[in-house]
Amino acid sequence: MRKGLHDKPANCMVEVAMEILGGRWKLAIVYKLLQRTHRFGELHREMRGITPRMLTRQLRELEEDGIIARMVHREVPPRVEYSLTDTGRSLETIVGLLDTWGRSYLDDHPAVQAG
Amino acid sequence: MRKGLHDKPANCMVEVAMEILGGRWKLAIVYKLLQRTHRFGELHREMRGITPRMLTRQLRELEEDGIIARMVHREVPPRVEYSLTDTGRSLETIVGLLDTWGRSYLDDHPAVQAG
DNA sequence: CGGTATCCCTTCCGATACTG
DNA sequence: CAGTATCGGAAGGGATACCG
Repeated sequence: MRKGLHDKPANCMVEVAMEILGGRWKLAIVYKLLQRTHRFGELHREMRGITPRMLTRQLRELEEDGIIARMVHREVPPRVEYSLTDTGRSLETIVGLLDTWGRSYLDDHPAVQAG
Repeated sequence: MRKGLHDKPANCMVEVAMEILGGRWKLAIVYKLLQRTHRFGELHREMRGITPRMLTRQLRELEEDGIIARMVHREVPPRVEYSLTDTGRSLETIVGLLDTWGRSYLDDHPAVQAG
């Protein structure tokens, strides 16, 4: 478990959830892994914009927090697969609703500038 | 609308949602305002740990993003009330699920250290 | 009452290069 | 293939004091 998850006084459990799931990439990774198990390189390719360094860090934190599992296959070339734990899969409804909310938000609040 | 909401290529709408709702305080504020309209001082007192400066910044961003409404009553002493917009209220289910998820996460992953 | 101003530290996050 | 190392800017966030 990461340090710092329990040492801040939380006003509500929403803060606890956001402490674990906040940041730009965490829930996007969960979104990907809800579809299927992914290798490191697959995630890197499919999530455009993330650097290997950030992907590694986010995956490690999600692993420490018990959201994903990391499976290392000792082969040549190496193969590492990431999947969701039960705790991670329990986010399916929330991730789905957030995806829907974000889509309708963009529909209702289109970007002003065209360039 | 805040700058930067639409200029990052998003892999999924979950990223859009987190761009608006991410951070330590945003959804906690929405959680409070789901209960009822709050004045600035009420939010400040009830959300222990937040500084006036941060509370102001988070409220302004939520207002820019169309999540909350700011109502200034021209009285002495001044009174400012914050409430949710329709868009903000549309987060009710998600916030409720996140609250439940956070609670059960803490139940399943208790802090190791007692102090 | 409802904020600002100033200062400063930490964390997030990206670019680039390198490795077993 | 699956990462690490190093660097550095941007943003998040807190302490304290002050203002209309």
